[in-house]
Amino acid sequence: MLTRNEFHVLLALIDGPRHGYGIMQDVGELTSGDVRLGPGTLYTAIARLERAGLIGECEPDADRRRCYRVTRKGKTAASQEAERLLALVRAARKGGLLPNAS
Amino acid sequence: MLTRNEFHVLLALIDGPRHGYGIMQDVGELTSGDVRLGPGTLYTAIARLERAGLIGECEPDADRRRCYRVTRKGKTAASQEAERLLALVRAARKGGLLPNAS
DNA sequence: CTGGATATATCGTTCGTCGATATAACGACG
DNA sequence: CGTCGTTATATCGACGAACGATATATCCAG
Repeated sequence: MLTRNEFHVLLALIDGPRHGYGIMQDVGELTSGDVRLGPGTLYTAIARLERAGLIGECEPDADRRRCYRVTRKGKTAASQEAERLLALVRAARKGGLLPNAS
Repeated sequence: MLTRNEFHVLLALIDGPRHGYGIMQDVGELTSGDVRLGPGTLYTAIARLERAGLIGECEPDADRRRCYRVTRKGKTAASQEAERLLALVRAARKGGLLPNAS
């Protein structure tokens, strides 16, 4: 079971490798500013995901920036989490929490 | 922003009032056992939701059971949360994390 | 009469969150 | 030339959420 922020990080990395700061911005954009990861939240989440083998570090791009990528294991975990969210969305729709066309 | 468990509790109460133990079971069933709320998690979540005015207590049903219901404010909050989840699901679909037909 | 299910409640620990803070490089603006 | 804002990474401490363990009490079935 991924936490909210762990899932956000994985989701941001799905389109391709990114560095920490880019993840922060991606998450902010995707959620229309609802979720804003500060450095503390971001880097602790990254550390956890790396420890669990869900993300890995790519070759440093000649800068001091660290680059992260999703592993196969990470993609699988993200898929499972996405399906859990989908089940919740369906339940919410049944309960009348969402407009008809969605 | 609701926590995962707060949303689960609201979702369980959408179909109608329930008591604590019933919420536990509903959440377990809905998530196919992925999310199992223990007493600790459940009652702290309930206390928070009540403090925030998202749920209320109904008339005690002649038993010692406490019965909870969703307030209008709670339904609004749950709707907003559901839309956030929907946005995540859409992003996950774009990223190829979900099968085509979903 | 004992064991399992129902039902509510609290305690303490662990863990995640998050803001503040620090460092450092870079470009722009005056 | 200096300073301000942005990019970029990292750590610390405090707060809050999650969770298991535990406690209590009722009720029904075996």
